[in-house]
This record gives sequence, C-alpha cells and structure tokens, in this order.
Amino acid sequence: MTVRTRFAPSPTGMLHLGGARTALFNWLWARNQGGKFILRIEDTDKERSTLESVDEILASLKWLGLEWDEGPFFQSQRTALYDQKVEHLLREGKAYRCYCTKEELDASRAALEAAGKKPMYNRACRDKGLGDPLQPHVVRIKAPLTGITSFTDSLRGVVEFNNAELDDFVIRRTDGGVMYNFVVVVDDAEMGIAHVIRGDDHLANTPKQILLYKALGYGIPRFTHVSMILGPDKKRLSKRHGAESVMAYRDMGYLPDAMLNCFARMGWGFGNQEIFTRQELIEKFSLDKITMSPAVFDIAKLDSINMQHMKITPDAELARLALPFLRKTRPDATAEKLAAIVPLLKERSRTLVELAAGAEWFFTKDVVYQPDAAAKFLAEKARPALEASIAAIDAAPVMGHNELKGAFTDLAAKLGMGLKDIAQPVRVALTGGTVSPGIFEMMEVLGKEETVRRLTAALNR
RNA sequence: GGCCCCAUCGUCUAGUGGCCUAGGACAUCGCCCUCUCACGGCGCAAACACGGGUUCGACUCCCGUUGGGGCUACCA
Repeated sequence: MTVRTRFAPSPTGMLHLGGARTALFNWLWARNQGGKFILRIEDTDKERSTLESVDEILASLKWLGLEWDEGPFFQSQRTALYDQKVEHLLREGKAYRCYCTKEELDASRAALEAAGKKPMYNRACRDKGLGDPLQPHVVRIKAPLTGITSFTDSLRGVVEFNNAELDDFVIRRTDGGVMYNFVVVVDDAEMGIAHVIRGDDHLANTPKQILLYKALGYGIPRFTHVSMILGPDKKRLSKRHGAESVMAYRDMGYLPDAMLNCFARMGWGFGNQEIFTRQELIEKFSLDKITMSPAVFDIAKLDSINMQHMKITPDAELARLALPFLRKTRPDATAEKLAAIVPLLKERSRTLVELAAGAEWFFTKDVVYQPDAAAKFLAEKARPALEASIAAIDAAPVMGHNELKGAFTDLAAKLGMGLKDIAQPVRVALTGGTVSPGIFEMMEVLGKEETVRRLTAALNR
C-alpha cells in the first residue's frame, strides 16, 4: 500500500517556520517511501481564513520546492461530505444536538472552574433525544464517560488518556460549519492518510479524534507528533521573534535547499552529518530518527548552512537566484555577467543578499569612493603605488590573476614595500571600498582596459 | 488549576546499559593562512537539570522533583 501523507495548514496567516518543517517531514516521508503528498487547506474557520493566506502558503511551499501530488483540497468545498457524516453520527446515536446557549455554557463552566474542576460541558442535552433540527443547535459527540483511549505515537510509544478527561466537544456549529477535530478525521480517513505527521500541539487532540475515527467506522492511522520550533526565549516561535514566515527568509536571500536542510536538522539527525542536499534528505529521511524535544531556531546556524549550500550551487544557478536582489540597485545587471564573478563572491557570502551586495563593484560605471577608504588609501602618498600599478598592468602580457599576482609581488619588492601597501589603494580604486574579493581576481574579470581606467580615475580624482 | 508531552555544551544534535576521559556542527575566543573581507586549517572553553531507585555497571531503564511546552473554544 502506498504511503500517503498530507500537510493541512489553516489559512489564517503566513506559512511559518514550524509549519514549513511539518510540511517538509510529510513531504520527505512520502518521497522516501515513493508515496503521495497531499495538500489540504483547513479553512473551516470562516472568520479567520483568508484568500491571501492561501496564496501565501501555496507560494511558500512552491518556493521551498515542496510540490504536492494531490490538492490543494479546500475543506470549505467539502461541506456536503461533512454534513453527511454528521447526520450519520446523529442517526446512530453517537452524536446529539445541543441547544444550550452561550450564556448557559459560560455559567456552567465558570461554576465548575470555581469548584476547581475541569471546565467541561455539563452534558445537559446529552440524553434529551435528538430534538428539533430546525431550532438553532450545535452537534456534539457523545464521548464515553469512563475507560481509556490510547494510541501509539511512533516516537513516544503508547499514550493514554482517561476518557473522563474528554469532553462532549462540538463537531458542528450553530451556523452549520464543522469543527477542526471532526473534519480532520473525516478528511484524513477519506483521503487515505494512513500516516499522520503533525505538530505535537495536536497530541492532546488525538484521543478526541480517535473517538471520531471509531464512531465513523474508520481505521486508525499511525501518528507521529513532531515537536515545536521555539524562539530564543524558548517560547513557541511567533511574530514576537521577528521573521517567522517562510517568505521573509526568501527575501533575506536564503536558498530553498538551505531552508530545507536547516528545518530537517531541527528535530532530525543522521549521525554527524550537517549538510544535506534535497536528494540526500529524501534518501536518508526516516521517522524513527526524529527527536522529541523542541528545537530553538538559530539564524546563525541557518547562515552557515546557507553558505555551504551556496558553495555547492553551480555558478550560473547562483547568479540566476541572486539576480533579483542585484537588480534592485543595478537594473541593467544580467545573469550572464553576474555568473562571471560568482566564483569570487560565493565563498564570502552567507546569503544571496550579501552576494548581490558584493557584486556592486563589477556593475558600476563610476566608482563611488567611501570617504574613509579614500582618505586612508587614496591620499597623495598612494600615488607611486597606483602609478606603478598602472604601468605593471599595461605591461602585463595576460590578465590572469596568478600572473598579475606575480607581477605585483615583483613590483612591491622593487618599490621596497609590502604587497598590502599596493593592494589596498588598488582595492579602493577598483571598488570604492576596503572589502572585496582579491584584487587580482577582480582585475582578471574587469579586464585590462577597465582596470586601468579605474586606477587612472582614482589617480585623477 | 486539570490532563498530556519534553529535558545532553549558549544553540542544533550524536549517543538505544559498558565503545563516554560524553562526539560533531553553529556561535564565541585564540593561533595559522593572507592584498581587505571572507573561506579554509589548527586549537581553547563549553553539557548529560536535580534527587532517589534498578543494575556488577547508568547519559542511556523506572519513580519523583524542578523547568519548559502543549491541550483544556460554536480556533486550527
């Protein structure tokens, strides 16, 4: 039987890091097992669900490359199925209509709480018969009062809950809308999801869902509850912690594969390996190596992983990915030109944003000198070095960085100065700043004419 | 409050009773390389939350405490 997993976000906001990791684990397991990955949008909350969120979530998954095989299915379009299932439960006496008002419920709950008890529904309507379907009502599940509901989590083993803890929870609202715990069961069962992988915030919901699986006559799936991702303060990652949406990381210049690698390493390990390609992740992923304790997201680690991935990304591909960032300041830049200098940049950039920033010097026509840099390295005393550099380049038979370095080393010796006494003025002349790739590599890609032009301009400024 | 889950360096983790003098990675610090910044190389510092058991032997198993997280809605 083919493995079918699903990711079922509710469109009430952006796709955040935790959700993306859950999606990744589902996707990885499906891919690893040669199964199907299904996308389902849980938009049963009419109040909070938005179309913008749907678009954002879809775009995020696409950017990450977590392509789904079926869907997206929208629960808002499957109400007929849910109603049919609710009626079925009602007919079988496994659910009942409840006519209690909000006020009655609140009062009852408050009383229980005051008495130090769990604020559950008092089950006032449980044994009143089915009642009038035309009167405003909710439908509640008739949960067992005693006994134990247990299930096996593939990471934690058997987890047990006392049925006395379970409530006669609402499965359909007064307005006819169905509730999460109900639809998730109907859909997972109807969609053939035999393996539910989700956040462990759903662990305590699971017994309720088991009740429903049984009441509806469905087989119980295998559950794997993955721990949450926390912020630096060990609280669940949220807006407070700054960037939490996947798209924010795209905009900060991180690679999709690096994001996946980072997500995977939070809560999953494969020996001491740190860097995984997408393909390796698929091949090596297994549910039993998932860790149970929550992980704190560390952007410094992401930076490091991203740099590693940039190094293994082909230059042309990296240029294509970085181009949009560079275009913000250099609209005339092309991927071809950028690709030529990517080798000089990829080793010293943690993100595409840094890479694009590091490429500025190549695309500028007139070098803009940073005041401090110019004052320090383009002062009058730099004139001999600069003039000698121009002469050396003019005389250079080839503009290869190795040859140039040799020529400049000889030059420095002849002038009785260190290479750095020449290099820094040249660097500032070439780029306007003091931080850049190696000057000889830059000269090589700039070419003799442009190199001399920039050095001359610095001399005549 | 009740119920459930979790607990190894600052962070992510390896570790499934002896292989642990607890390994790796990131970050930090130091050194080397060096035309700047990085990369890279080498190195220092850094953890089994606590208390009881079980066992010849516990990071590993059990119980408790503490800490953190989650659920407890006509949210998902």
